[in-house]
Amino acid sequence: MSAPAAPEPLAFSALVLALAGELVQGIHDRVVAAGFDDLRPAHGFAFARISYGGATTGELAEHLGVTKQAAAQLVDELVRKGYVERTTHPTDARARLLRLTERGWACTRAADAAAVEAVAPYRRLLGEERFAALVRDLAALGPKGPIRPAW
Amino acid sequence: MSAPAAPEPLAFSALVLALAGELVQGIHDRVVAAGFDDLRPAHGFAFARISYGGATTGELAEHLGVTKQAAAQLVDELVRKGYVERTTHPTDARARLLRLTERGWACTRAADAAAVEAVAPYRRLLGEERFAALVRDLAALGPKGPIRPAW
DNA sequence: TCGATATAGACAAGTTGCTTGTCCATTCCT
DNA sequence: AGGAATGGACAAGCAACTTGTCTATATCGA
Repeated sequence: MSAPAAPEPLAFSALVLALAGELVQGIHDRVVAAGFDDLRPAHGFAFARISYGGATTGELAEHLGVTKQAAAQLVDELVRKGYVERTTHPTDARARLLRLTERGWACTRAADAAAVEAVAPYRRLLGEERFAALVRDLAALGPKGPIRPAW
Repeated sequence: MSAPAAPEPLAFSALVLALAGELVQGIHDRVVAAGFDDLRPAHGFAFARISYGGATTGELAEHLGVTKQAAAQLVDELVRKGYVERTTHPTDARARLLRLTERGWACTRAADAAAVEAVAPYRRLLGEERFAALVRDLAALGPKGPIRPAW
């Protein structure tokens, strides 16, 4: 470390974090506006996992990076609000397979549309070409998740 | 919306969120490894604001997007742990000006170094040129904060 | 200059989303 | 078949936030 650290890395982190915050807020606001006002941003990560072929509470917990108990509480809430249902697991009598209800799917579709809208201004700002390059480079960084930001 | 929505916007959000999560984790891990193991990622946003010329509890609250009471609690904790001190405000006898202690500055320097290290792998992966372009394009999106991601 | 209103922050209590700890039913391994 | 592992429910506790209230100081208009 003879040379002083370049300022870009800090700027990069700050930019990514600020952008992530704006995206979450923008998507959430639109989902709420679409009538799903009893959800919070974190729920989206659960929907994403459950919609992906169903999941058990344990799988969901691992995906979210929380304990089984925390996931179970979250599932309770989503069941109570009508987004998720517990069905019997086809191969394991201990487990329950979580699935989205029709309302759950409707919310997922709304969230997808919200994401498209939330990103649109950035897309316009850069233009299709630079935006595509940006996505390509971000993908090249290969962020592996857990999808849930762990703070 | 005659054409189906392009898949990129969703991918873009997911990429940015996953990357943000990795960055926060990577920076936090290094800060902890540097001996500041009684802090959590969220504290960094407070340090950033206070180091920027000092701040009152109210200003900090607004910056973090939480209530004054929540900010006051956080400040209590940072004072107790020796990172922050409350001094008299030069022009307002009601307010207290928050400043970093030497330990607070040491932690800030460690966090800056941690950010440089955490970003380094991505930098290497893309190469200087593409990385610089990435930073430039992210900056062009002009994310305005609040610096604190609001979920 | 004084009185009304706004602001900085302390104090108290309640809510919530997570944690650890424990237990039972079912499954897997030998 | 029997013992260890696993999915998940139940209970209690904690930590970070919230709303509500209060005092001291500041600001502004008459």
